[in-house]
Amino acid sequence: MSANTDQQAALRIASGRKPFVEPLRLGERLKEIRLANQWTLEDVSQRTGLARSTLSKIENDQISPTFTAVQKLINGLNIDLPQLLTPPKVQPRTMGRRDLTRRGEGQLHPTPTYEHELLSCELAQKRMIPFKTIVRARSFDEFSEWVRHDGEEFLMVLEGEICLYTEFYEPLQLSRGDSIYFDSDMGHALVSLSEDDAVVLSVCTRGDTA
Amino acid sequence: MSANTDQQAALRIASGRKPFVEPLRLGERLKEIRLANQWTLEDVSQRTGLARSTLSKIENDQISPTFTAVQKLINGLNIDLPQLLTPPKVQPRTMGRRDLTRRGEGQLHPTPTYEHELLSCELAQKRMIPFKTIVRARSFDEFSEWVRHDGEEFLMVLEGEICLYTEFYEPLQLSRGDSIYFDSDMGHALVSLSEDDAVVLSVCTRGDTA
DNA sequence: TTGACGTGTTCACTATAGGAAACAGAGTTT
DNA sequence: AAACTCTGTTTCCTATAGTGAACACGTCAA
Repeated sequence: MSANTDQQAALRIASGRKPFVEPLRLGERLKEIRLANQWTLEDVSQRTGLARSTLSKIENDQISPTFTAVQKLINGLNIDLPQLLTPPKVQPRTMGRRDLTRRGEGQLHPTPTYEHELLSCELAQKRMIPFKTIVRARSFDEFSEWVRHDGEEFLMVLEGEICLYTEFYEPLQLSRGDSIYFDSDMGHALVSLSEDDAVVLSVCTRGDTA
Repeated sequence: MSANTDQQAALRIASGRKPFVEPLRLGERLKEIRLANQWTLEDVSQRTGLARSTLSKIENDQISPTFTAVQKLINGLNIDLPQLLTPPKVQPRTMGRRDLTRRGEGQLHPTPTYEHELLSCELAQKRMIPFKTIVRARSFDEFSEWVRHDGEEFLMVLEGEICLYTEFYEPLQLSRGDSIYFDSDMGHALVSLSEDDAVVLSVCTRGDTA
């Protein structure tokens, strides 16, 4: 028991407790919106129902507003959340971001059936989520439920051989180099057929329509 | 308080927003996302750094999470806010389309520098465009101009070794298994370094958002 | 059966967000 | 000049979000 709690504590310390908080300056953004509309703190207070002092603290990043407070802001100021979260500066096109991931250097996310390696996790705002997966499962029974998530998924077999089970189709056998594109809200599950664990590369779309 | 209240009102009406208030059961939504990924509260706790108990209360709408907490959720679960705020209401999607491409069965598009093989071209309406490319070019000089297109691109080297030239960065050498994610409106070009032509898998986002 | 897990929930306590009121400036008016 | 009015800030105090531990409930293995 103690060994386990130690392990859990170690994990928590290792994973959580990020030394830095996201630099998303929404206080700055709020102030920008307020001044752009020539509103005073009192105006905003009456519109949102939040105290003047609270608004001041939010603008100066002295407190982190509750989600209900954020909702009051959204409703009261007639803005929507993406607008509030848009970085204070206009986003120039051609940002030219990039995120390199050397072989095996991705972020690991093991599960009983899959062993995921997230591939470009430095970049926060991206439209696709690429990851490499080692398929540990050998039988469909190992899945308690369909895997499903919003959006679409592209998948290519890098090594080994797999069987792709889907909700609406017959199981499909895929060999190295074969690829498939499908709606990922359709239930799906992968199983290794080869002796060694199969490896697949997946790219999922991220939910958009802000 | 000024004489331009009319103007303000006019602006507000012009930019006119929805009169409806969003119930925004984000607890429900969080639980949905968690279960869809087959995560336990402990998993989410380790990913986000939030306590198991806190997550439980958020899911059951017993507390309204702080904005920093929401950010931890976003970062830890690799989702973005719209996705978290999407009402858990009906998902009429579940079209369950799919498009299989066996190895070497893609649609060929040869150019002097690249030899593209489009991978899932049966499906018309899709958010990503996957293709396999044989890199014939051996020198940056063979490109008359930067390659650039709207959106983002993910790329993994399947065989051989390449050099990725980009508009804003130093050339980057990539070996088999290495991958990179970048804004594709930044000029880019690939060159084979290995004796045999290198082969890469690319996935591009498609332009607009519905 | 027992005990050792692992799940989600609830409890008691600490940390912190939110609100009323006091504060400190900058203009205006007298 | 003082007195008034509006601005944004700071100071308490309370309400509540966040945490760790204990809990209740399952599953699994001996």
